[in-house]
Amino acid sequence: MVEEKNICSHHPNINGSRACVSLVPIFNHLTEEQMDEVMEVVRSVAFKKGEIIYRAGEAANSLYIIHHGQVKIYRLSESGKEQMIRILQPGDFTGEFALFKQSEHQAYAEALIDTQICFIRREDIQKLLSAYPAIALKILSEFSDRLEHAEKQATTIATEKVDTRIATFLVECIEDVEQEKAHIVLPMSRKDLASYLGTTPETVSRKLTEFEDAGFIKQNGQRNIQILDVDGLLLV
Amino acid sequence: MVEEKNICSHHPNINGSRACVSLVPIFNHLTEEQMDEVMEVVRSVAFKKGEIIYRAGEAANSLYIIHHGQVKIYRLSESGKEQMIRILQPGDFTGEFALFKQSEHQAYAEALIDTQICFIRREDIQKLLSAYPAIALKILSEFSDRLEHAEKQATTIATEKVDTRIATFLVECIEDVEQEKAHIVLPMSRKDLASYLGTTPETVSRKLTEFEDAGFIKQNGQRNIQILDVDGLLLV
DNA sequence: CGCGGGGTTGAACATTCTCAAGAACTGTGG
DNA sequence: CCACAGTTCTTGAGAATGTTCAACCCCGCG
Repeated sequence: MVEEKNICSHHPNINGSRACVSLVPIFNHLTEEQMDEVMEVVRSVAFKKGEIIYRAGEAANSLYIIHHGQVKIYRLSESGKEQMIRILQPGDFTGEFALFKQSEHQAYAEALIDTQICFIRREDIQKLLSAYPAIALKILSEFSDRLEHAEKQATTIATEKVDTRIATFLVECIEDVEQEKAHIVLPMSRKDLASYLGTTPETVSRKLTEFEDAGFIKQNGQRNIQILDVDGLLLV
Repeated sequence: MVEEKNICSHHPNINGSRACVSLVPIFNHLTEEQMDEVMEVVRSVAFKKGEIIYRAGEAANSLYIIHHGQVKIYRLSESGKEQMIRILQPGDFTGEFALFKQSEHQAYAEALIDTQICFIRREDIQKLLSAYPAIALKILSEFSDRLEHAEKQATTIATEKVDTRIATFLVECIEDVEQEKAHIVLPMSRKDLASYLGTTPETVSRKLTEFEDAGFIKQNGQRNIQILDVDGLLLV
């Protein structure tokens, strides 16, 4: 874990703006001068694959923004079982609980691959938020999406059977890929996928085989899947 | 559903402030003049028990704040099963998705009892948010709590068995009640409780009976429960 | 060529759901 | 204040669904 100062400002301009790619989603509406102010308080840290970025129970006092790499956020239930919450891609952020109250992390963040993260301490982000309401609006919007996602996830796990959950997940993976011969790459291992969907790796495995036998999908290797029949999947 | 203008401003002052009780959580830090501005854009509507306040799929264009009464927010899964998301008490708000983007409601809101609701249209709330960053911070803080709750809920349903979910729920109901002879009143019917916890009314019933047989609780009528052994419950 | 980590498969088992019937509660009207 | 009607809740038994645990497989890698 190597700390550098202001890594983002080392980057070449992008589209004539000083904003580095990873900060765009939150700050891309700011003027240059405002951006300078942001850059003043941004620090950067590198994590190797497998390193833990923060743990549940630790004091939360920064906003983290993924610069490049991939980070998995997961929770541990009372009984010690792990549940994947989401995977952060470059530009995504986490640590939001730190923003408003002295508090502890509720989840774990782990680098899935070598990852570089920009972070901003609470005091600094709070100043920015007060000074530039537009940033708060951006974060509110992001929160709103995430809340929507979390509630939907809870509903899905609570009310749908495993077949449906897995099928729906596959279909959601297609997204912007062309409808025909949709080829998806699972973003995580069976274990993580299972915990994300509230089931076990064995069950995921079995259901995928069932889908393949039914002609809905074709598995190639561990993470590659061809979706042959979207409608079939959705009717499961 | 009867609409009145500015019901809140009709109310007598409370603690020397003009804020009506229901608006306090979001606006209680505002000055009188700012409060006046808020009052300008607040409308109020009454709903009778059982009436639907909004449905999933309808355009979302207001922030709703419960003035008095009780509102249940629930979702319908693809397969048509209902899941309780939460129950709103006076001072709670909903409709947050409306705040940042033209969008549709993702859930249903239904008055559990006769209920009065204040609402603020998107255009108005957006002006307020830009003008007074502190309001955005309040809402962000609320969002952050709700997100935390939703993710925790998803994890609980995904990883814990029904016994544990119910036991934990009971214990959470105690909260500010004194430890000794904790007497809780369930906030909802078996059916809603079941859907909240991702199970069925029958199972809830059975598990409660089991807890009673084990001496952890004592049921009185349908909604009253005495918690006799918190530790016992938590070990389930 | 053997090692190791994920992934898959199988069989027994546990949990929870479903459906159906009966009991208890709540609120209403007499 | 009681009785009735309509809900809601409870209980039972069988069936479905998933989990567990153990063995095995596949494949990349030293």
